[in-house]
Amino acid sequence: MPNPGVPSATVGRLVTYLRLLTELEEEGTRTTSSDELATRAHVSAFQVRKDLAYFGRFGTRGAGYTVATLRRELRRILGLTRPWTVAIVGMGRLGQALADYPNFDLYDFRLRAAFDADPAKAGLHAGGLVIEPIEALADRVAELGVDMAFLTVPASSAQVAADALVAAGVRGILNFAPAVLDVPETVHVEPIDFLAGLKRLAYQMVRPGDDDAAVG
Amino acid sequence: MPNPGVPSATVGRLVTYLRLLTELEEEGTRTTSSDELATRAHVSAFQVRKDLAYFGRFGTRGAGYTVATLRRELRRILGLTRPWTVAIVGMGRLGQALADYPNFDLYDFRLRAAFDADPAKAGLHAGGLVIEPIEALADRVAELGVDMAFLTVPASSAQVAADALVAAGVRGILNFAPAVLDVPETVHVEPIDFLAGLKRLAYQMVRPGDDDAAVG
DNA sequence: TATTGTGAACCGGTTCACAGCG
DNA sequence: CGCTGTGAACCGGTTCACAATA
Repeated sequence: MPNPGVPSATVGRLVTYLRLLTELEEEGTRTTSSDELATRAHVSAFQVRKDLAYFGRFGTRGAGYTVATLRRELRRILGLTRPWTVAIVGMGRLGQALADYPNFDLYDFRLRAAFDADPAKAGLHAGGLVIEPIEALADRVAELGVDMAFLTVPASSAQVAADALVAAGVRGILNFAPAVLDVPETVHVEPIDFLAGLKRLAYQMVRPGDDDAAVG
Repeated sequence: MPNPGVPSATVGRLVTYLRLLTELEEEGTRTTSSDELATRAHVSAFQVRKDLAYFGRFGTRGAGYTVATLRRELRRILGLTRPWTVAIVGMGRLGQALADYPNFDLYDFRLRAAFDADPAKAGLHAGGLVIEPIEALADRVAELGVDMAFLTVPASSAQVAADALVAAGVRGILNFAPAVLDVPETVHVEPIDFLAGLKRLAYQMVRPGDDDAAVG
């Protein structure tokens, strides 16, 4: 019966732990420990245990964690045991690359629609989808029960597109556009901004003195 | 003469402020304020001023900031006034999409080489580049003076590719692979993991109670 | 004995109130 | 008078030491 106030950094790390557990399972490993997960995730074992403690007790003292069990629990915690219906808005190069991406089913993300504002693109195929005109968005989102959208339009139209998605009832946006979106509190946005990442990287390379102390 | 211990969240926000200033400049706005930047970035005005204070004094009391000046200062702080030579490793769909991306020059990121482990891809064109075999990486990185790399290989080969880049002298990696890289402290990594973002989004949608209190 | 689970201490980032100045 | 710049208070996340227990 969880539990408010989970740090968002914790959520990010849980996603990492889940991936590591999947890898361990593929390697045939049956059990693991906070120490092993910590090493692979580049965090401390304290941190791993504290992160898990927000949600319950999943290990056995003296023995560690069962890989399959912990993996199942993390999937449940992260909301990855139910299907999510997804649409793409903006079928430029990035939108098309995402439509072609093969591994969404891995956690039951179901790509069901793709929209573009350019009428010339309507009717073209991308991945297994037919691109639809942006005018169809409201009706189709409602009809398909779209839960979340990949927003891959230019920054200049990101807010307009986000408004349309919100009005249509979408509750989550993975925002690839370099723009801060204004949405109601009931709608969740996760930014994926590689240009911003590139600039953060440039900063780190120009200021080696921040963040970490040098060693030996 | 700055200054250690700048929070990494501050660096991320500086990148946002820079983008907003660029937009303001394009709109023809001459001056702005911590208030205006804060509103557009969805943070508090305190936060804007504190972030800037890590690096100096850029405004005029009573009047605010000159857009052009503050923009120039942020570019300098973020290391965006010098050219960066960039290579792509992994010419799958994502690598090709990045090679085609037109706007790197905007801040003088110069895409100069593209590598792929698949010999069948060597010699193919992508963007303005000819794809080279991965065996050429060490020599070409040294020859071109590559500063940073976009790592767009599958997760299973990410660490091997990172090792090769580090050995070749690359000092920064924009890591698109879903993997935690193990690199020396002198090498900087910035992760861009959209699958992780997707899972964080799923979590938020399943737990509306965390992070923010509901209103109205 | 080994490793988890957790309350408390610590630290760092954010918030704030107000001093400083144009 | 208005808005910036900043030292201090506050708060929340991380670190830690240790109690719990298989």
